[in-house]
Amino acid sequence: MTPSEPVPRRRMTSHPRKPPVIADVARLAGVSVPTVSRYMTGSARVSPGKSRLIAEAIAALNFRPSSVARALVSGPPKMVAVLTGNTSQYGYAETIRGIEEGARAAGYLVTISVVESAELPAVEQTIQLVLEQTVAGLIVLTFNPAGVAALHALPPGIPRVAIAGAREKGTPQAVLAEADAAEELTNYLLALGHETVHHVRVPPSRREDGRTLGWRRALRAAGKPVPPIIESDWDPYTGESIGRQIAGRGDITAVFCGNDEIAMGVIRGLKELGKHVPDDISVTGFDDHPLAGLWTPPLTTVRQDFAALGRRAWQMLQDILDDHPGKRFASDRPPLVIRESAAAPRSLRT
Amino acid sequence: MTPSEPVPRRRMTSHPRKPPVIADVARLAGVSVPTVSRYMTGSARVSPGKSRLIAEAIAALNFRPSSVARALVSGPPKMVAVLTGNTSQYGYAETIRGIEEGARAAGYLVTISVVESAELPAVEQTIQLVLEQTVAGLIVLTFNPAGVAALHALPPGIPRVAIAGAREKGTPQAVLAEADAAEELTNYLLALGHETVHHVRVPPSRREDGRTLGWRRALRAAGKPVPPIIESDWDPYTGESIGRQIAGRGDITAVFCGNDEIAMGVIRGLKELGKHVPDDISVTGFDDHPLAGLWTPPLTTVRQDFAALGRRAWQMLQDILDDHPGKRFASDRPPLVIRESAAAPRSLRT
DNA sequence: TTGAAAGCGCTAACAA
DNA sequence: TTGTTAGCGCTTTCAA
Repeated sequence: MTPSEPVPRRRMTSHPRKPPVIADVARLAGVSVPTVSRYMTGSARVSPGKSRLIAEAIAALNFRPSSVARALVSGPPKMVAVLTGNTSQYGYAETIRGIEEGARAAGYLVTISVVESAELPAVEQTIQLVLEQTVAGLIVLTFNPAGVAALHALPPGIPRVAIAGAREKGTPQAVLAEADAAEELTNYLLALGHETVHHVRVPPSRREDGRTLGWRRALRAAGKPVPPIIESDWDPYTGESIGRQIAGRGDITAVFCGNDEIAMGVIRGLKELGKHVPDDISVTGFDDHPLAGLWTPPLTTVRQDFAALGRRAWQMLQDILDDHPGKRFASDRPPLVIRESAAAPRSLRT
Repeated sequence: MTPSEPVPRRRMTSHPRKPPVIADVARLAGVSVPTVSRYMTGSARVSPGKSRLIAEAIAALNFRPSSVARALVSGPPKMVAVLTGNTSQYGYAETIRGIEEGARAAGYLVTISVVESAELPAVEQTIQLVLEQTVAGLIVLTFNPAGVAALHALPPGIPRVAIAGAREKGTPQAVLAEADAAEELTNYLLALGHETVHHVRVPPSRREDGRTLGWRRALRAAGKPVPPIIESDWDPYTGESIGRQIAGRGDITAVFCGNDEIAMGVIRGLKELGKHVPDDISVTGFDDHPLAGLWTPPLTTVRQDFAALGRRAWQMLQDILDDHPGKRFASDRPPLVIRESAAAPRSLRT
């Protein structure tokens, strides 16, 4: 605040509402401060008479003990922070839900901080904000570049767990084995008879995501050509326009999309230009979005259990906080979910 | 961790490795505690020589000041809590994103706590957990009964804002004018020529939600019959089975669903039994889900800007925290979004 | 069972 | 510019 600014004045009349402190209660109840403390915490017996007086005083003043002061005496607050990119996307929201669930069960509170971009000033500002509060530990979602940047910008010494697609050495992490799942999905498409599989990829968290990796691996292993990657962002409408482009290309018979929402967009775009899925072209997603099974046609995809991933990460962090050794790496294998958006190519059908 | 990495020391020391405190830094740097404090906060100049020594000591000890102790001296921590039901649903996630965005811009951190059910023990436990931390204020999402219960169970004296469908007296709140929007949507359907409009409702936060209210109001005003409500939960698959039921009923020509995801399910169920939307039956949603425009057919719905709602609520809370008076009630009118899932009834078409 | 006294880790007020 | 002295609001010895 600069000196020239008019000082917002707290009206003397209506706002002398300084919250009551324990001493006020003690005074009103006619006992000592420690006695009130003992009453509040139940750490020692307090005589019934004084208990009643204290209870009345507390009620009269509407007293609530300051958790800050309390924390100063009795250890750090039970709070963990989650550093994340965008939160409203399905995978993020589910992961955070899992973390929160686990943490709450253990009596920890979760604080969420969004890292808007991978630019260093933004990242550092957010981290600073978080570390100003006392958090017992951090869980960083490195699904996107901003998250990765945040993980790297974190000062040493604070317990942390990364939730990631890609392996991040030096940091305990919980991951979903995307690459293996993507490989399996690609192989499934190949087994259906497709000559190759095209890949629409969503923005990777680093140079290459597991999904893309697994796709390429499967193609290479099968000796199939690896077509150029079609780039997309996170917006389903981008998928739609990609679908319209693809509709004009007779050479594409199978498309593996980086996530379900993009796959839905692609199918929609294809449909708009008269292409039928899966008769004309097979399209698969990734994630098993809640609407994937209700799409037309229902999406063949890979089920990523983000909530379980979040719980898993919490578990790892808790182990670290409790000074249990524990594993430093946990990986779950997402299963293939076969529905109706993929089939044999037209050339092989009767 | 790979074997080549340096083994973390202190293996021998018993595990409660106590974090360094400011006194440790002062001792190591050979200065007094307040000097270190001044260096850290920049509240007064510190000579270059000592600055260097202090910086070195801080680095050597990997010291980070305790925000708890700091808070005790200099006011409550910049943290607000969000109490919410399920978080992974679209509306919730978006709302929280809006809150977080506003709060972060103001230098506040947001902590999320999920209230699992409206049962008192669960509600109180969560509230207790939150209040044990020191939060400057609370934002409660009362979209569902659990949220409403949480709001009511909150002890007095803590700054709070409710985000709600329904009006909640005594608490400042930010709402979306659902009832008006639902009324407009119903009128739109009626204007298309439908004899009446059926309503599939999602679980209301209290006795009746704005959506249901507006629907009924429109029907009454138009002198149309008010058909019995069809109850649904939040699961899109429930919508699907409702759609299949509806397919068998010739009397239904227009359906107003409580949200987009249910509408998508209903359309899917209808389609499975050979009914065409909107030729055979009109179906509308509510929310304008990110996939609403890509559904087949694209959904006619109402756009609820949840992120803006969240930002608005934050704004109100901030005003309260800053002791600005400000409005105690903010309502936004969600606009109708006309796409293709509603049309004139078959009887009126050529 | 109770109260007096001593901190928890930090910052603010006051001298030097 | 620096150190000394007081607290912030609470819990925890330690006597009584």
